[in-house]
Amino acid sequence: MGPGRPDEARLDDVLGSLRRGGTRITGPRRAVIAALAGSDGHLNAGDVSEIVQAAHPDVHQSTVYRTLDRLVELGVVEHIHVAHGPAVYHLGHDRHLHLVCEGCGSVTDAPADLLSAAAAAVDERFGFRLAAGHVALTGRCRACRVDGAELS
Amino acid sequence: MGPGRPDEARLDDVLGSLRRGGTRITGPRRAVIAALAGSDGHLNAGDVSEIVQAAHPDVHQSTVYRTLDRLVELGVVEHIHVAHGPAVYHLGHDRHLHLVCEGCGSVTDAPADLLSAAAAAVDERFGFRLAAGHVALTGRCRACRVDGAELS
DNA sequence: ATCCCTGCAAAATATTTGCACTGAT
DNA sequence: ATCAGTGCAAATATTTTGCAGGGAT
Repeated sequence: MGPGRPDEARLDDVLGSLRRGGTRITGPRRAVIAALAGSDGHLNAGDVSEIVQAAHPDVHQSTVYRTLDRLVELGVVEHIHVAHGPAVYHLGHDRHLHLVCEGCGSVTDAPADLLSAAAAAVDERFGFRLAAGHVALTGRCRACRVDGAELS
Repeated sequence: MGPGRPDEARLDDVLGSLRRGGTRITGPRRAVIAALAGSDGHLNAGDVSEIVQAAHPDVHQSTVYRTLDRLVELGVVEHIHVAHGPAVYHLGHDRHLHLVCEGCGSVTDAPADLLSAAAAAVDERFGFRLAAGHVALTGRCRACRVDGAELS
Protein backbone atom coordinates (compact mmCIF):
# COMPACT_ATOMS: atom_id res chain seq x y z
CA MET A 1 0.00 0.00 0.00
CA GLY A 2 2.09 3.00 1.07
CA PRO A 3 5.80 3.25 0.38
CA GLY A 4 8.09 1.73 3.00
CA ARG A 5 7.00 -1.34 4.93
CA PRO A 6 8.15 -1.07 8.51
CA ASP A 7 6.73 -4.50 9.31
CA GLU A 8 9.22 -6.20 7.04
CA ALA A 9 12.03 -4.04 8.32
CA ARG A 10 11.17 -5.04 11.83
CA LEU A 11 10.98 -8.66 10.83
CA ASP A 12 14.43 -8.44 9.29
CA ASP A 13 15.78 -6.81 12.41
CA VAL A 14 14.49 -9.64 14.51
CA LEU A 15 15.78 -12.31 12.16
CA GLY A 16 19.19 -10.65 12.37
CA SER A 17 19.03 -10.81 16.14
CA LEU A 18 18.15 -14.47 15.97
CA ARG A 19 21.08 -15.25 13.73
CA ARG A 20 23.41 -13.28 15.94
CA GLY A 21 22.12 -15.17 18.92
CA GLY A 22 22.88 -18.49 17.29
CA THR A 23 19.20 -19.31 17.09
CA ARG A 24 17.94 -21.20 14.11
CA ILE A 25 15.45 -19.61 11.80
CA THR A 26 12.52 -21.84 11.08
CA GLY A 27 9.10 -21.52 9.54
CA PRO A 28 7.24 -21.37 12.85
CA ARG A 29 9.60 -18.72 14.12
CA ARG A 30 9.13 -16.56 11.07
CA ALA A 31 5.40 -16.90 11.48
CA VAL A 32 5.45 -15.91 15.14
CA ILE A 33 7.62 -12.90 14.45
CA ALA A 34 5.45 -11.93 11.50
CA ALA A 35 2.37 -12.10 13.68
CA LEU A 36 3.96 -9.79 16.21
CA ALA A 37 5.32 -7.47 13.55
CA GLY A 38 1.97 -7.31 11.78
CA SER A 39 0.11 -6.16 14.85
CA ASP A 40 0.87 -2.99 16.68
CA GLY A 41 -1.26 -4.13 19.55
CA HIS A 42 -0.48 -6.39 22.42
CA LEU A 43 -1.11 -10.03 21.68
CA ASN A 44 -1.30 -12.83 24.15
CA ALA A 45 0.02 -16.27 23.34
CA GLY A 46 -3.38 -17.46 22.19
CA ASP A 47 -3.76 -14.55 19.80
CA VAL A 48 -0.38 -15.27 18.33
CA SER A 49 -1.28 -18.93 17.92
CA GLU A 50 -4.47 -18.06 16.08
CA ILE A 51 -2.73 -15.71 13.70
CA VAL A 52 0.08 -18.13 13.08
CA GLN A 53 -2.22 -21.09 12.58
CA ALA A 54 -4.38 -19.20 10.12
CA ALA A 55 -1.44 -19.34 7.74
CA HIS A 56 0.32 -22.41 9.10
CA PRO A 57 -2.18 -24.79 10.65
CA ASP A 58 0.50 -27.26 11.69
CA VAL A 59 2.31 -24.96 14.06
CA HIS A 60 1.60 -26.18 17.52
CA GLN A 61 0.74 -23.86 20.35
CA SER A 62 3.59 -25.11 22.50
CA THR A 63 5.93 -24.02 19.74
CA VAL A 64 4.44 -20.56 19.91
CA TYR A 65 5.08 -20.46 23.64
CA ARG A 66 8.62 -21.69 23.24
CA THR A 67 9.30 -19.25 20.46
CA LEU A 68 7.94 -16.33 22.43
CA ASP A 69 10.10 -17.35 25.38
CA ARG A 70 13.13 -17.52 23.16
CA LEU A 71 12.42 -14.11 21.70
CA VAL A 72 12.04 -12.64 25.16
CA GLU A 73 15.32 -14.26 26.11
CA LEU A 74 16.99 -12.64 23.14
CA GLY A 75 15.57 -9.29 24.13
CA VAL A 76 13.62 -8.64 20.95
CA VAL A 77 10.21 -9.25 22.51
CA GLU A 78 8.70 -7.98 25.73
CA HIS A 79 6.08 -9.77 27.69
CA ILE A 80 3.87 -7.81 30.03
CA HIS A 81 1.72 -9.28 32.72
CA VAL A 82 -1.81 -7.98 32.59
CA ALA A 83 -3.82 -8.04 35.77
CA HIS A 84 -6.17 -10.96 35.29
CA GLY A 85 -5.65 -12.24 31.82
CA PRO A 86 -2.67 -13.92 30.22
CA ALA A 87 0.61 -12.17 29.48
CA VAL A 88 0.78 -10.08 26.32
CA TYR A 89 3.73 -9.82 23.98
CA HIS A 90 5.05 -7.21 21.62
CA LEU A 91 8.17 -6.62 19.58
CA GLY A 92 10.88 -4.29 20.69
CA HIS A 93 11.99 -2.99 24.00
CA ASP A 94 10.54 0.46 23.82
CA ARG A 95 10.19 0.27 27.57
CA HIS A 96 6.90 2.03 27.49
CA LEU A 97 4.30 1.51 30.15
CA HIS A 98 0.96 -0.22 29.77
CA LEU A 99 -2.20 1.09 31.32
CA VAL A 100 -4.86 -1.58 31.41
CA CYS A 101 -8.41 -0.50 32.10
CA GLU A 102 -10.17 -2.66 34.65
CA GLY A 103 -13.47 -1.73 33.10
CA CYS A 104 -13.10 -2.36 29.40
CA GLY A 105 -9.75 -4.10 29.22
CA SER A 106 -8.28 -1.58 26.81
CA VAL A 107 -4.51 -1.11 26.85
CA THR A 108 -3.05 2.38 26.62
CA ASP A 109 0.63 2.94 26.05
CA ALA A 110 2.37 5.60 28.08
CA PRO A 111 5.97 6.81 28.00
CA ALA A 112 8.30 5.12 30.46
CA ASP A 113 9.59 8.38 31.82
CA LEU A 114 6.33 8.84 33.67
CA LEU A 115 7.76 6.51 36.27
CA SER A 116 11.37 7.59 36.18
CA ALA A 117 11.06 9.81 39.22
CA ALA A 118 9.28 7.08 41.11
CA ALA A 119 11.88 4.55 39.98
CA ALA A 120 14.65 6.77 41.30
CA ALA A 121 12.88 7.09 44.63
CA VAL A 122 12.37 3.34 44.87
CA ASP A 123 16.00 2.73 44.08
CA GLU A 124 17.17 5.20 46.68
CA ARG A 125 14.86 4.12 49.45
CA PHE A 126 14.69 0.38 48.91
CA GLY A 127 17.63 -0.46 46.71
CA PHE A 128 15.07 -1.86 44.31
CA ARG A 129 15.56 -1.47 40.57
CA LEU A 130 12.19 -1.07 38.97
CA ALA A 131 11.47 -2.82 35.69
CA ALA A 132 8.37 -0.76 35.23
CA GLY A 133 7.46 -1.96 31.78
CA HIS A 134 7.24 -5.58 32.77
CA VAL A 135 3.91 -5.37 34.52
CA ALA A 136 0.91 -3.51 33.28
CA LEU A 137 -0.51 -0.83 35.52
CA THR A 138 -4.23 -0.98 36.08
CA GLY A 139 -6.89 1.58 36.65
CA ARG A 140 -9.80 3.15 34.83
CA CYS A 141 -9.66 4.76 31.45
CA ARG A 142 -11.49 7.98 30.69
CA ALA A 143 -14.52 6.19 29.33
CA CYS A 144 -14.85 3.76 32.22
CA ARG A 145 -14.07 5.85 35.23
CA VAL A 146 -17.64 7.03 35.66
CA ASP A 147 -19.52 3.85 34.86
CA GLY A 148 -19.60 1.51 37.78
CA ALA A 149 -18.41 -1.56 35.97
CA GLU A 150 -17.16 -4.51 37.93
CA LEU A 151 -13.68 -4.45 39.31
CA SER A 152 -11.14 -7.19 38.90
CA MET B 1 2.03 -13.21 74.12
CA GLY B 2 2.34 -9.43 74.43
CA PRO B 3 -0.53 -7.23 75.56
CA GLY B 4 -3.06 -6.28 72.89
CA ARG B 5 -3.80 -8.69 70.04
CA PRO B 6 -4.21 -6.75 66.82
CA ASP B 7 -4.95 -9.95 64.90
CA GLU B 8 -8.18 -10.45 66.78
CA ALA B 9 -9.06 -6.80 66.50
CA ARG B 10 -8.59 -7.01 62.75
CA LEU B 11 -10.64 -10.17 62.63
CA ASP B 12 -13.47 -8.44 64.47
CA ASP B 13 -13.26 -5.48 62.12
CA VAL B 14 -13.67 -7.77 59.17
CA LEU B 15 -16.49 -9.73 60.73
CA GLY B 16 -18.26 -6.43 61.34
CA SER B 17 -17.86 -5.52 57.69
CA LEU B 18 -19.30 -8.85 56.69
CA ARG B 19 -22.35 -8.39 58.88
CA ARG B 20 -22.86 -4.88 57.60
CA GLY B 21 -22.61 -6.19 54.05
CA GLY B 22 -25.34 -8.74 54.72
CA THR B 23 -22.87 -11.55 54.30
CA ARG B 24 -23.26 -14.60 56.48
CA ILE B 25 -20.56 -15.53 58.90
CA THR B 26 -19.56 -19.16 58.69
CA GLY B 27 -16.76 -21.35 59.93
CA PRO B 28 -14.85 -21.37 56.65
CA ARG B 29 -15.08 -17.61 56.44
CA ARG B 30 -13.74 -17.13 59.92
CA ALA B 31 -10.89 -19.46 59.08
CA VAL B 32 -9.99 -17.62 55.89
CA ILE B 33 -10.04 -14.27 57.61
CA ALA B 34 -8.02 -15.64 60.52
CA ALA B 35 -5.41 -16.96 58.09
CA LEU B 36 -5.09 -13.55 56.50
CA ALA B 37 -5.09 -11.75 59.84
CA GLY B 38 -2.48 -14.09 61.25
CA SER B 39 0.00 -13.43 58.50
CA ASP B 40 1.43 -10.06 57.73
CA GLY B 41 2.75 -11.34 54.48
CA HIS B 42 1.08 -11.76 51.15
CA LEU B 43 -0.61 -15.09 50.74
CA ASN B 44 -1.87 -16.61 47.56
CA ALA B 45 -5.03 -18.68 47.46
CA GLY B 46 -3.09 -21.90 47.86
CA ASP B 47 -1.31 -20.61 50.95
CA VAL B 48 -4.61 -19.60 52.48
CA SER B 49 -6.04 -23.02 51.72
CA GLU B 50 -3.14 -24.76 53.43
CA ILE B 51 -3.40 -22.66 56.53
CA VAL B 52 -7.15 -23.03 56.69
CA GLN B 53 -7.08 -26.76 56.09
CA ALA B 54 -4.47 -27.30 58.78
CA ALA B 55 -7.15 -26.37 61.29
CA HIS B 56 -10.24 -27.27 59.25
CA PRO B 57 -9.46 -30.12 56.85
CA ASP B 58 -12.97 -30.10 55.43
CA VAL B 59 -12.87 -26.61 54.01
CA HIS B 60 -12.64 -26.94 50.29
CA GLN B 61 -10.30 -24.88 48.18
CA SER B 62 -13.11 -23.56 46.05
CA THR B 63 -14.65 -22.15 49.20
CA VAL B 64 -11.41 -20.34 49.90
CA TYR B 65 -11.50 -18.82 46.43
CA ARG B 66 -15.10 -17.80 46.78
CA THR B 67 -14.51 -16.35 50.21
CA LEU B 68 -11.52 -14.38 49.05
CA ASP B 69 -13.55 -13.03 46.15
CA ARG B 70 -16.31 -12.01 48.49
CA LEU B 71 -13.88 -10.28 50.81
CA VAL B 72 -12.37 -8.38 47.91
CA GLU B 73 -15.87 -7.41 46.83
CA LEU B 74 -16.56 -6.07 50.30
CA GLY B 75 -13.37 -4.08 50.20
CA VAL B 76 -11.73 -5.65 53.24
CA VAL B 77 -9.19 -7.64 51.26
CA GLU B 78 -6.90 -6.62 48.42
CA HIS B 79 -5.66 -8.93 45.78
CA ILE B 80 -2.51 -8.07 43.91
CA HIS B 81 -1.38 -9.65 40.69
CA VAL B 82 2.20 -10.77 40.84
CA ALA B 83 4.04 -11.05 37.59
CA HIS B 84 4.21 -14.79 36.98
CA GLY B 85 2.71 -16.46 39.99
CA PRO B 86 -0.80 -16.47 41.34
CA ALA B 87 -2.49 -13.45 42.86
CA VAL B 88 -1.71 -12.68 46.48
CA TYR B 89 -4.16 -11.44 49.07
CA HIS B 90 -3.91 -9.38 52.21
CA LEU B 91 -6.28 -7.73 54.61
CA GLY B 92 -7.01 -4.05 54.51
CA HIS B 93 -6.77 -1.45 51.85
CA ASP B 94 -3.57 0.21 52.90
CA ARG B 95 -3.05 1.01 49.25
CA HIS B 96 0.61 0.38 49.50
CA LEU B 97 2.65 -0.76 46.56
CA HIS B 98 4.28 -4.14 46.08
CA LEU B 99 7.73 -4.56 44.66
CA VAL B 100 8.30 -8.11 43.52
CA CYS B 101 11.84 -9.20 42.82
CA GLU B 102 12.25 -11.10 39.57
CA GLY B 103 15.29 -12.82 41.00
CA CYS B 104 14.22 -14.18 44.35
CA GLY B 105 10.48 -13.54 44.34
CA SER B 106 10.55 -11.50 47.53
CA VAL B 107 7.83 -8.92 48.04
CA THR B 108 8.70 -5.50 49.42
CA ASP B 109 6.03 -3.07 50.49
CA ALA B 110 6.41 0.55 49.54
CA PRO B 111 4.26 3.56 50.34
CA ALA B 112 1.64 4.40 47.76
CA ASP B 113 2.67 8.02 47.56
CA LEU B 114 5.74 6.99 45.61
CA LEU B 115 3.47 6.87 42.59
CA SER B 116 1.21 9.78 43.37
CA ALA B 117 3.11 12.19 41.13
CA ALA B 118 3.10 9.65 38.32
CA ALA B 119 -0.59 8.98 38.91
CA ALA B 120 -1.35 12.67 38.60
CA ALA B 121 0.59 12.86 35.35
CA VAL B 122 -1.20 9.83 33.95
CA ASP B 123 -4.55 11.28 34.87
CA GLU B 124 -3.75 14.60 33.28
CA ARG B 125 -2.27 13.26 30.08
CA PHE B 126 -4.40 10.21 29.48
CA GLY B 127 -7.46 10.65 31.62
CA PHE B 128 -6.49 7.36 33.21
CA ARG B 129 -7.03 6.82 36.91
CA LEU B 130 -4.26 4.66 38.22
CA ALA B 131 -5.06 1.91 40.73
CA ALA B 132 -1.40 1.45 41.45
CA GLY B 133 -1.75 -1.00 44.29
CA HIS B 134 -3.61 -3.57 42.27
CA VAL B 135 -0.65 -4.88 40.34
CA ALA B 136 2.73 -5.62 41.77
CA LEU B 137 5.66 -3.78 40.28
CA THR B 138 8.61 -5.90 39.32
CA GLY B 139 12.32 -5.38 39.27
CA ARG B 140 15.40 -6.48 41.17
CA CYS B 141 15.89 -6.18 44.87
CA ARG B 142 19.17 -5.09 46.38
CA ALA B 143 20.40 -8.64 46.83
CA CYS B 144 19.51 -9.78 43.33
CA ARG B 145 20.43 -6.88 41.16
CA VAL B 146 24.06 -7.94 40.81
CA ASP B 147 23.63 -11.67 40.43
CA GLY B 148 22.60 -12.65 36.97
CA ALA B 149 19.65 -14.78 37.91
CA GLU B 150 17.12 -15.77 35.33
CA LEU B 151 14.46 -13.30 34.32
CA SER B 152 10.79 -14.01 34.27
C1' DA C 1 26.19 -35.17 10.73
C1' DT C 2 24.93 -32.63 14.54
C1' DC C 3 21.59 -31.22 17.69
C1' DC C 4 18.26 -27.43 17.92
C1' DC C 5 13.56 -27.16 17.04
C1' DT C 6 9.13 -29.24 16.38
C1' DG C 7 4.59 -31.70 16.92
C1' DC C 8 2.13 -34.28 19.96
C1' DA C 9 0.22 -35.68 24.20
C1' DA C 10 0.06 -35.25 28.81
C1' DA C 11 0.94 -32.91 33.01
C1' DA C 12 1.12 -28.89 35.93
C1' DT C 13 -0.83 -24.73 37.66
C1' DA C 14 -4.51 -21.54 38.76
C1' DT C 15 -9.19 -20.67 38.91
C1' DT C 16 -14.20 -21.28 37.99
C1' DT C 17 -18.65 -23.44 37.92
C1' DG C 18 -22.91 -26.69 38.15
C1' DC C 19 -25.27 -29.19 41.49
C1' DA C 20 -27.41 -30.87 45.49
C1' DC C 21 -27.25 -30.36 50.42
C1' DT C 22 -26.54 -27.83 54.79
C1' DG C 23 -26.54 -24.35 58.02
C1' DA C 24 -26.78 -19.04 59.29
C1' DT C 25 -30.19 -15.91 59.61
C1' DA D 1 -38.25 -21.55 56.36
C1' DT D 2 -35.41 -19.33 53.32
C1' DC D 3 -31.55 -19.01 50.50
C1' DA D 4 -26.63 -17.85 50.88
C1' DG D 5 -22.81 -20.68 51.45
C1' DT D 6 -20.53 -25.20 51.09
C1' DG D 7 -18.26 -29.59 49.52
C1' DC D 8 -17.42 -32.08 45.69
C1' DA D 9 -16.25 -33.06 41.07
C1' DA D 10 -15.51 -31.59 36.78
C1' DA D 11 -14.56 -28.04 33.57
C1' DT D 12 -11.75 -24.10 32.06
C1' DA D 13 -7.69 -21.52 30.99
C1' DT D 14 -2.90 -20.89 30.66
C1' DT D 15 1.52 -22.65 30.39
C1' DT D 16 5.05 -26.31 30.76
C1' DT D 17 7.37 -30.57 29.75
C1' DG D 18 9.00 -35.46 28.13
C1' DC D 19 9.79 -37.71 24.06
C1' DA D 20 10.87 -39.11 19.53
C1' DG D 21 11.43 -37.59 14.86
C1' DG D 22 12.87 -33.86 11.37
C1' DG D 23 15.02 -30.00 9.49
C1' DA D 24 18.46 -25.83 9.80
C1' DT D 25 23.06 -25.28 10.14
